[in-house]
Amino acid sequence: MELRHLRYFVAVAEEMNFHRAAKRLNISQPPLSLAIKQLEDNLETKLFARVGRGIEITPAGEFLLERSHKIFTNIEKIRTETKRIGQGQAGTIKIGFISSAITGVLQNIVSAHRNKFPLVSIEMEQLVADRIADKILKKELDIGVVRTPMYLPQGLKIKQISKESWYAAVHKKHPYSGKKNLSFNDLQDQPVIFFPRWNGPASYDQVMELFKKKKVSPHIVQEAPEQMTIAGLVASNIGIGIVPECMKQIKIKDVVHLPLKGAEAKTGFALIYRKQQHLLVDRFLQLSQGI
Amino acid sequence: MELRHLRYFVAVAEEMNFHRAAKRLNISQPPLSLAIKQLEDNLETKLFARVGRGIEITPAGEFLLERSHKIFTNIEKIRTETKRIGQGQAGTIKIGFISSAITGVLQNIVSAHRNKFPLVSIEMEQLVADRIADKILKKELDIGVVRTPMYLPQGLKIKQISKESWYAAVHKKHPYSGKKNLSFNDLQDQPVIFFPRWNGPASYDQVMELFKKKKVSPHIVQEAPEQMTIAGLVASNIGIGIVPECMKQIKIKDVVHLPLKGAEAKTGFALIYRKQQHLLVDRFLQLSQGI
DNA sequence: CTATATTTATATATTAATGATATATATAAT
DNA sequence: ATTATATATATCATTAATATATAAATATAG
Repeated sequence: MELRHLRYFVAVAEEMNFHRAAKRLNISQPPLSLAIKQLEDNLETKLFARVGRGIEITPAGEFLLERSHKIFTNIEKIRTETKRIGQGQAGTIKIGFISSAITGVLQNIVSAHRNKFPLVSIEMEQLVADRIADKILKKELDIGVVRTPMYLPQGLKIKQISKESWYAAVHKKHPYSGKKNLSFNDLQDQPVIFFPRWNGPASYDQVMELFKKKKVSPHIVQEAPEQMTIAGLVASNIGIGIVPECMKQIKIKDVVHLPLKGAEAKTGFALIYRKQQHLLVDRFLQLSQGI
Repeated sequence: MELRHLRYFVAVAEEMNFHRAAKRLNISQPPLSLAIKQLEDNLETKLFARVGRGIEITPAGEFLLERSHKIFTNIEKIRTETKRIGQGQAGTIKIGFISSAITGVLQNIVSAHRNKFPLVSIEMEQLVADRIADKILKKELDIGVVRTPMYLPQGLKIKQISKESWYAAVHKKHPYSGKKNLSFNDLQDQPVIFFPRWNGPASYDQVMELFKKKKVSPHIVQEAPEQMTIAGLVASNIGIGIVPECMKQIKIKDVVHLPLKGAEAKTGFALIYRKQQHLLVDRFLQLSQGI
């Protein structure tokens, strides 16, 4: 059975006359009779009762007519939607992001995109950093929102979307809490809270390099992968957290954020993506440049 | 675009390899490449990216694949359902009935049928008697439930399903209300309520003939097409109603039903239907015989 | 009751589409 | 560079679809 058979059947059922249907289909009547016969043989069911010199539609035919209409409208929808997706007018962009990215530029880019391309749906998923690149390479994600610096895996490209500085998060009752800012030297012999290296090796190494440059060896008392956990530990006065600037925005009781001298604009967020991209993602990246 | 194109497309998308897909489809690879190209041209969209010595599915292709699966399962469902209807295993029977038919055998037949052929749906519609035969001839209905006797229109057949007698409905305070039964002679000079002739010419004529035979000329004070209206008029002590036996079952305040001597088993219900019938209706009629 | 018009079915020829074979082209892997 | 693997193209064969002519069936008209 082919759509041709259904197209012909619909024409006959609507005209209730083989000749007129053939005319409408721009074919002659014999092949139409044949096609209907083929369809009837295929379905093992008579669709028309040949009564006298005319035809009557059977209940099975009536059912098939109704469903055929639905099939054709459905196929037409699929055709236009497939075209749309092919032309990048519609489709889905899958984004993976680290938890700290929910604050800041990501929201702006996504809402700007949704505004400009409402037919494109954006699926967002929060993941730990090392899973993101992995999923992008597996094509389970299109775009990742990660913290820079990062060691870029083979096959991925990166686009910086924001810059920020490293801050120290100190408890309100800590002697440093009144200061305007802190230097790395101030952290000597202080209990430090930082994220574990696996959670962002390049960023980790960067901060450690800054310590080394100032000849300070940090005393890391606690590692926590989530920025919110670090904030919580600082609030419990476990130590001084080293956190990205954006954490300032999140007000936590008894936690004060102080700039770290010498760590200005060292980190930030970036989008990572495969080199080979489809229109949809290209356009998302392009739009993200303007935000 | 034909289903063939989608079938081929699905095979390629599932195998992600033209050779294997061709093998699965029992064709050679070149016509498969051609068919996919035709589909892509038709949709003005690339469905596969020919990358290196392999292929990758595009987002548009991914969308089309998912929808194609749905189309094929949908078509398969339609095929089996069409077959079923053609073989009389499923479908719809449209029944038109007069209001008084809701009491009695109709319910039994319909529920017995629903029990035996659950895939067959029965649509019921209440109509005034003269519309029923009309709609059956127009094929807007398959079966009519009517009161007998009736003048059968050309092209219809009839099957009696129940017999009953004519009764007199009298007000409780009427002098006759204590009697066991009434004769037509008792109705001489009494105000009579009956349905109008157009509402059932044959039944009307039958009752009038019974009056004539007893040399009684009825004094019809009121005509009402609905049996329930007649019952209401009797309850208001407007006159004596001549009603079918089944009205006994409907208890109305102050209304007493008395058998009419000489009108035994003169009326009842019958099914009417077109001479040419499909299996479904034939089977319904057959089943109605056993109830 | 025959003749005619109307409609679907069948027979045969023609045309178009589908498919097969051979081969080109491209590109990863060795 | 060579080979193996994969898709694309060219050409021819086959099959399917369509057109023309005509038959068969049956309402309708005269």
